[in-house]
Amino acid sequence: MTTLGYAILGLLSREDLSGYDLTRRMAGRVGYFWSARHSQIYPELARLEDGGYVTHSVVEQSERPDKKVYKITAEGLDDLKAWVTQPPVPRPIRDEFTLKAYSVWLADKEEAARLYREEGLRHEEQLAHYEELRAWMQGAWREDLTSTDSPEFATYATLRRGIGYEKEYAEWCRWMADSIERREPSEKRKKSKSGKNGG
Amino acid sequence: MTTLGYAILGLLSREDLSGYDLTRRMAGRVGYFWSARHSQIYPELARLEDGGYVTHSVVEQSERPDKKVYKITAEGLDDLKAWVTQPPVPRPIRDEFTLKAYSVWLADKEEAARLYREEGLRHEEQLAHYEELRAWMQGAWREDLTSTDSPEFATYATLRRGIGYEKEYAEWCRWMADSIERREPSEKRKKSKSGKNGG
DNA sequence: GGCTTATATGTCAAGAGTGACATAGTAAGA
DNA sequence: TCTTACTATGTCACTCTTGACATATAAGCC
Repeated sequence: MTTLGYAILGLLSREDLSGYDLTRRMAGRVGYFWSARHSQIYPELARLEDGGYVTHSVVEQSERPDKKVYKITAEGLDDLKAWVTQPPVPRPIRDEFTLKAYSVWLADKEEAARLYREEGLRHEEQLAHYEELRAWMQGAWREDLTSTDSPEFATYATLRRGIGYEKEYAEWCRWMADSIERREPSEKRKKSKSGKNGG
Repeated sequence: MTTLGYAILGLLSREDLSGYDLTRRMAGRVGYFWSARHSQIYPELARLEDGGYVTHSVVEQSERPDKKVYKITAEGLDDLKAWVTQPPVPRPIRDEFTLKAYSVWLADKEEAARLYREEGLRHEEQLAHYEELRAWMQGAWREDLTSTDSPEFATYATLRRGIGYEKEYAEWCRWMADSIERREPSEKRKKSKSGKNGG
């Protein structure tokens, strides 16, 4: 079973979906940390059905083309449950943007500063979007978020990770741009003061 | 030109290296955010040489097998410089561990808590290692780090990103484990108090 | 009727990356 | 002498992922 397979099962464990619906959810990042295109999803659904992890039924629609709606099986759910607590084989992180920083000493300063400012803005925008989502979730899912065995909690948990990720990335971009422009790194929501880590 | 090609050029812009040396550096994460195996590196070196980005000379060794030492060309360096400030096409983040969190509501609580505790420890260990490196760099490269056009600054910059990344990841794991064990998330190096972001 | 857009499902070629296989020189130790 | 380990360079089959190609229904609009 592939990781993509589990991403799909993760969605189907919450609701029955067609390949098209799955594609839209996977475009918007499943749990914000996986994605796939329809060209990968349709063949994977066939493999999942072949393996007995899902079944499908054709739903005839009058105002749209007919569709295949997929449902997770008991075996699929068991497999998914087992996978969730299995420690993943560590895969290397690949981040082209950070890799560029490794050669930033060769770059034109003005261009480099602009690059980091812009990338920082992109992450701040993503962060702002996530924060909005979080505010909405905390309002709409108040009770659900008190227990960790609700799908709402799980969605919220991955969103938290997204928020932390974007925040950290945006801060680093700001620090890079400030450094390149030879300013003191901007003081924004930072504690510092101690000095143990050698400012 | 592939991203791997630029990763290799980034290393060769600092020093001449053999495929074997490159492999060892790529195993330890180039700039901490890219990696490759020798089976990918050797063919890529051939392509780079074919494209005129690098040249090689055979160095005969008496106490070891002979080796090919690669050197970046002027064209290679120009290409690398241009690439550094080019905004990368955004590629989706894929993180299997975070994806698992999306289905954590299905999991056995005890197993899940252990998973997040252990993964958190792994990131804390990596963080501790990075912090040691940072301390060493700040001692050994004092002057070099004052200007952003030194390779030392660039190395330090990617390390900073690694530190931020691991810190954030470890914190999220801790929050997950605490939530699953139904404790109040542990208070550790956190500011809070404001409340604007809706604690 | 023709155009665009959204829904809906598929295939295929090509590239990136991995793990396994393959070969060989040299040093050190049993 | 044999084995092990490190250095050193390569190939190959396979998987994952993408972008392009392909087809079809249906609604809305001009």
